[in-house]
Amino acid sequence: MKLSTRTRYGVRAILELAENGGKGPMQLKAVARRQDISAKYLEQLMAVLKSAGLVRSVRGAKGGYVLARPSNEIRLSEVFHCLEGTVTTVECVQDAECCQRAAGCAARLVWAQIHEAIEKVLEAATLQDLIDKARARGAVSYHI
Amino acid sequence: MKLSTRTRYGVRAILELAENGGKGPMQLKAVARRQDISAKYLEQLMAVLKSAGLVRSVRGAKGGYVLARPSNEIRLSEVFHCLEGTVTTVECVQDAECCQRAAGCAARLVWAQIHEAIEKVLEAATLQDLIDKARARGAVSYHI
DNA sequence: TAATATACTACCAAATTAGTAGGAATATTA
DNA sequence: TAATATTCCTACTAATTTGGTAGTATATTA
Repeated sequence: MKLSTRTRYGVRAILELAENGGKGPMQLKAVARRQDISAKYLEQLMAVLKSAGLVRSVRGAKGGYVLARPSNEIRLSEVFHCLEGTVTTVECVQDAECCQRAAGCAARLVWAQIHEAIEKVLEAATLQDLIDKARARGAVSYHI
Repeated sequence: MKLSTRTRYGVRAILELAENGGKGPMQLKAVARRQDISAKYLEQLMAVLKSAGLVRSVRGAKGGYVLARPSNEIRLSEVFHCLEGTVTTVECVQDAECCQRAAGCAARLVWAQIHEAIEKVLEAATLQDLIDKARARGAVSYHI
């Protein structure tokens, strides 16, 4: 049960934007360089973050990407969801209809518990929280 | 972040054995039929469960598989681990060495929290717990 | 208009996951 | 001991997902 690089890269990228906050749009290329991610691949991830309304883009010269909202108003759960898709580990957790026996299924209870536990953790942290914690530790932050 | 069918099938299969408890070895073919899993594929999963010491096999006519221990002594965490591999969502959670900045990484804290939350849920349930809950609900049980 | 960025669409390659095939080994039954 | 039932083992294949590339269109600035 591994997290895709898609999500890992995406989180790193948006945290980079969060750190850059206020300094105007940050170019994709710069994010890619600092995070050591293929620029072309990151382009796709940015598109996802954009269509999810988490970042805004500025086209043309001096363009780039900025957070669509302050970093303390973006929860990790949002970032996670739009990149990784649902947290769902098993389909029936969200959609009981997909299995006739779902209603009384014990295993499903476990998957549901796991689901909730993950959501809870993701819901609890904003981008700013992460940056603060990282700074408090004197770290280069957000690296995954 | 989806659970592999490998894990889902494996859990269903071992729960089938748990339900069958005491009635002697249950044939792979029977498990496959009842759970609607390809027998040939299940064969591989059983091999995994066997090498993990969770089930025992009996060869030859009237052979089959049985739980290696009572169903109330097998935790879902064990089943999960041997099938899905580690719960780890991101490498650095287990192996801080894999990333120079891991020590002070805020994102890593989140991944670690998720990791722990999942383990906790898996650790809390034994196979028998699941069967009991399912029976209490009057369900066909364990179906995923 | 030239230079600099993102936007969009399509494609490709590697890795992983899911599933198949066939026969060898072993135990039971008769 | 012969026939049969069953697990065991190895290899192969197919489908899906993931990660990454290429090229062109479009918008902005200077």
